[in-house]
Amino acid sequence: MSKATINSVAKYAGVSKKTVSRVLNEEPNVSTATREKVQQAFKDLDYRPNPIARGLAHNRSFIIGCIYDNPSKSYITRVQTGALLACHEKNYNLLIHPCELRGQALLDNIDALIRRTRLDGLVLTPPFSDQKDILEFLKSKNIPYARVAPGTLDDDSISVRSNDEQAAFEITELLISLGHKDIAFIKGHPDHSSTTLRFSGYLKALKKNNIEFKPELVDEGNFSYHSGEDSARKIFNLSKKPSAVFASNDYMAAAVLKVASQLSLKVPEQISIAGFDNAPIARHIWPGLTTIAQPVEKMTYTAISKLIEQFTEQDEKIPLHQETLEAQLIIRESTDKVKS
Amino acid sequence: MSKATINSVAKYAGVSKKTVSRVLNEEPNVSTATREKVQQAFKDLDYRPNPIARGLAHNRSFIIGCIYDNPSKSYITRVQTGALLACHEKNYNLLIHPCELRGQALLDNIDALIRRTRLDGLVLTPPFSDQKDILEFLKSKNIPYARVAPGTLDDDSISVRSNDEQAAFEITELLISLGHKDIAFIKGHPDHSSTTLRFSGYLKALKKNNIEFKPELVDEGNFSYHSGEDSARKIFNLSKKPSAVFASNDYMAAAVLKVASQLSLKVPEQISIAGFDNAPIARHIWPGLTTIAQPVEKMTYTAISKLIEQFTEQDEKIPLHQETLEAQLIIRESTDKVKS
DNA sequence: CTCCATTGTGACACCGGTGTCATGCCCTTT
DNA sequence: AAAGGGCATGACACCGGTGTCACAATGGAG
Repeated sequence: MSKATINSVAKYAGVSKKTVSRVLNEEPNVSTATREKVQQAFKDLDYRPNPIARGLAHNRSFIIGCIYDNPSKSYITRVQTGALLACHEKNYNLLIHPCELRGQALLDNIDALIRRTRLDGLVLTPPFSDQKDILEFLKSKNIPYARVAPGTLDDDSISVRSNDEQAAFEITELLISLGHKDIAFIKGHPDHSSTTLRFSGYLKALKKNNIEFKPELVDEGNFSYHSGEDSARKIFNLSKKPSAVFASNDYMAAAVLKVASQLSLKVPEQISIAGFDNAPIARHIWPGLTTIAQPVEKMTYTAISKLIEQFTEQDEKIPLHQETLEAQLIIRESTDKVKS
Repeated sequence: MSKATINSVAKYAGVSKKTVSRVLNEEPNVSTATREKVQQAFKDLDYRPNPIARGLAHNRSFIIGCIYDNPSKSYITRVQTGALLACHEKNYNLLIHPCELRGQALLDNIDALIRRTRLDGLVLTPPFSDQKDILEFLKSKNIPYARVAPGTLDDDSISVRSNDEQAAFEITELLISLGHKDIAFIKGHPDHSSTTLRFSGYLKALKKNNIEFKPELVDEGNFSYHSGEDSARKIFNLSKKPSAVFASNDYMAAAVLKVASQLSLKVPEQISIAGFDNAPIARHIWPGLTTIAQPVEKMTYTAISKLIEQFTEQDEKIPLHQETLEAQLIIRESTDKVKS
């Protein structure tokens, strides 16, 4: 029955509701005696301000929206975990918005979301972080936004990412250091900037180690398990099989592992396999996948924290709102020295 | 710049704001001419009502909360999918609330959620659907709620479930029909009612087919992959190994598969394995897992739809707010006839 | 002792909708 | 013709907070 309103508190404390409001918002110019009286009333009446009324007065909703379209449930969950943490810290609510659309339909859909909820800000996760039409649309509607894991920092918006290219470089170098020279690569979905970045890291590692790049060892996937199966079959059908496969994410890597075991290719004895993302499946299959762990929760947490801070403080000190966090190489059983 | 408010619409259409409100809410007693005039104004001004103001006037938030604590990311995502669908249809927003607490801390946490957001209703998913203290707490605070997949229908609240016991019965009978007699069972987390139900289905199938129940073939897991590994090692260490293992969910079943392959036990030639839930991992490992698919999205969708309908219509017709949906047996490669 | 700046406080309008009630009108009914 | 009922509409208060401004009390400077 928490029916306490600002009026009942004011009456109880014997002050005006404006004064109660001042105490609530920790405004200056309230005498200590009055403040304590009001705070006692808060406790006695078990009062909590009504966020809806506050929202109406401020023309704010205290809602942050999070847009995603990602086949990986674990990625989504991690994004949500970080997002919720940041929102709760700042007394905001999080609205999740999975969304498979593209193009104008996508913009209309986001528009509807904004108008329906009057959200205060939006977090974009891949692949939306890189879609220019969305960024421009949000700017035109004057909706603050932050980007998680964008491919480029060409924008002056809040952006938090990890270094996919560097991580892909490292994992490729790991394979090279194990003696692998014929390393197949399975690309991700072309909409995702990480697809380009990871491929680029792979290429740089080959180049640095003077290993010839063989286009036939590269196949295009789309991050789905199914696409990984297709690519694996193609790759294992080559007359000269590679000794290692680096897939752009763990689902595809898991599919490679499955196809390998269907073909009775032993992993890692005959084939080394590496993935990316450190999805749960990476340690739920046997052998466990060597992969890259990204700080997904932390990226999202940071992005939202910065976003909320940005429209809370009107000081235009504008620190550079862009940050790159460390990813981590995780070595499991799916990679080993080349045998020959 | 959608700045249109009900006042600007009223001015534009040359009527009072109350009349605009009437058109908005499709109330009777508005002349056709007036209605059309106002609707034209809506279009011309690109007007959308402000849900926050509406919420304040109604003392409603148009927010549904969803509480869960489930290790399975895919289950959570499916719950969210169904929940969002229902909420959007009814113009509500969904607030997700993952929550690992128990006991009083949990109640305090839920209380804080309710007060912070003023949500209109709550959906409970396992294991919270069965926690009496939560149900009583919500009743005492007069918060409407719906339960997804509760173990018992002892409550008069909205409840939507699928028949876990029946499904476990069917999958056990499948194994029996393949000639298995020594069927190990791995239980789930004791907090979840499905743990009891699935075990009970297993027992009933044994009994019906006159197969002796052997307690040493049952081990207690907790739905996690890790617990499945432990149980599998125990089971495969028995002097008389079973010919089949039925794990209470797919993560544990996948772990059984991993341990089997570490021990060079061929699946399904030497060991048949069955899971439950049809999680993505069930088809991402090799061989694919025979399992049970539950209509998780539909259960959640139905629960929320009923919940919102309940507090929308004040007619006290009270249809029975409880529903049981069908689960489906999915046969993949991990189960086969017993060889001996 | 005045003057003025600062501090503490409350009255009041406002955010954008909804509920209540009064009013004026038209059409029956007797 | 008078009375009564239903329909269409608007004035106004209200939901629970916040912003603006006025004003009294206080205190330090001249």
